[in-house]
Amino acid sequence: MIDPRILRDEPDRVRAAQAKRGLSGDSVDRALAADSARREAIATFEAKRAEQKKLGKLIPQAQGDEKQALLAQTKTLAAEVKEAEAAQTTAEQEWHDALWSIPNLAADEAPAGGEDDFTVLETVGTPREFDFEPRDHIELGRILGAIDIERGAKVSGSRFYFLTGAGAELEFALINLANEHAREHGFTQVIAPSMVKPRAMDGTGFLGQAADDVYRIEGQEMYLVGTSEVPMAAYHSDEILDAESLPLRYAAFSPCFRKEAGSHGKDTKGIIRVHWFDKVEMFVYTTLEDSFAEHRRLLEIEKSFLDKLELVYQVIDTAAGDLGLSAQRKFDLEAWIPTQGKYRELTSTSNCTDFQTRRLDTRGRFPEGVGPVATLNGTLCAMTRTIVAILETHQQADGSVRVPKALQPWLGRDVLEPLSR
RNA sequence: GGAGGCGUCGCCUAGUCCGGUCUAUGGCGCCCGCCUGCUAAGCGGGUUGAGGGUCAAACCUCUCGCGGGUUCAAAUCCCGCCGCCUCCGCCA
Repeated sequence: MIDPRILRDEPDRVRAAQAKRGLSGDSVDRALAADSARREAIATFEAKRAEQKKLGKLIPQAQGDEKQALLAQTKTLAAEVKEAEAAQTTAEQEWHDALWSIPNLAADEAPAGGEDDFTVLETVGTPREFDFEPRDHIELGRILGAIDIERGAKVSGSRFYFLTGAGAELEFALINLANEHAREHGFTQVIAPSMVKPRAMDGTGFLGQAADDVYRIEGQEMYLVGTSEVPMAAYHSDEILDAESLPLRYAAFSPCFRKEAGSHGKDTKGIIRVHWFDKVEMFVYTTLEDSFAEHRRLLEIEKSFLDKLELVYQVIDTAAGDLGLSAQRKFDLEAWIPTQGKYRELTSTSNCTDFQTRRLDTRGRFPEGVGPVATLNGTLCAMTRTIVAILETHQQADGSVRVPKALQPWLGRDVLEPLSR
């Protein structure tokens, strides 16, 4: 949720931010109207309530007729209080709904427009020239005995897979490398639950327009998370964090589940887009002022991780319309996928400023008082896509795959050999 | 899953049986001031958070795990839920 004071004091700024995302200002108008209605309702209720309390104090000492008169008087007042309270509850709910539907204010620096209006900030490395016909990750996964898509489909359906042999080893090695990388940068390792209550899901902004992509547990008020951003944002909900404890940097491992409802026909073949994958996610709590520098820091950590994997990638500055509900700015790292001849998203880092913490009631205790804190998230390593990039990028003519140096200690070898047929 | 116990403003705690003067007690910690060679002790004051209000204050409302209910009135009575603890059952 955006800062209500900004909405009240600078509605035009909010409208402009909406426009930048390609949204109308209707929700802004609705929220403003709801705010004044809410305040009116509060004033009415509080006045009635104060009156009732004052009368109520007189009752214990009163005697006889006087007492009866007071009781009668306060009884009608009680009905009015109840009515005013109901009106207030309704008004606050409307205000809440309107406010929560407004996305975070996009950063001034974020490009305007939609999905295709991103800016490429930087390209690292040059796509490799192959002197043989490169195999795609499906083929490589098969000949290495690393990825079993057929049986994934048999057992669980489309967009599922088994990682076997070298594939499973590769994931474990990546987890270890990612955790080591996180440790080097001062992150606390976390293993987070991947099932959460509605509060966590809604608080992180995943029950709004993105709700179609979320798995709900039948018969229970629980959801499967699409990222450990969700449990980690809710981790400190209802807490006031000591300023000295900031920044809090976590690297959380969890499985991630996505319905991929809106992407029929896209990436149907391999493991680029799947219903489940494992991920190590960075999640940071810090001050609003420090969040911008922290965002750059997360980006650098992501870049150096892909450097360790010896991948070719570009850094993009996501356009406002593609930020999602919570982010103020988002950088994606897209790795070059040889057989697709294009860059595909591997990691992503967002600055959510105080948008999530306001929803989840996480604040900081500062010398000047209690105030908002910011959250940021960034992918360290999403297993499946990283495996795709590694296999395709480092493949050799005979179908073997060279293991990047940084991964070798964790994998115990420098090349993945095809299974003998 | 079953039985029982517990949940009070940072921590501990009084209050709950028997509703009103609870505007929530006391201690610890912390902050400010006084006293003081310094420190400690002592003395005085302050110390949940949110919302409304105000130039700022004063002030008002809500907040005793959460949500309902009863009542003129709820920390206190009733119902539901959540969490923690103990015991039992079951399992990894």
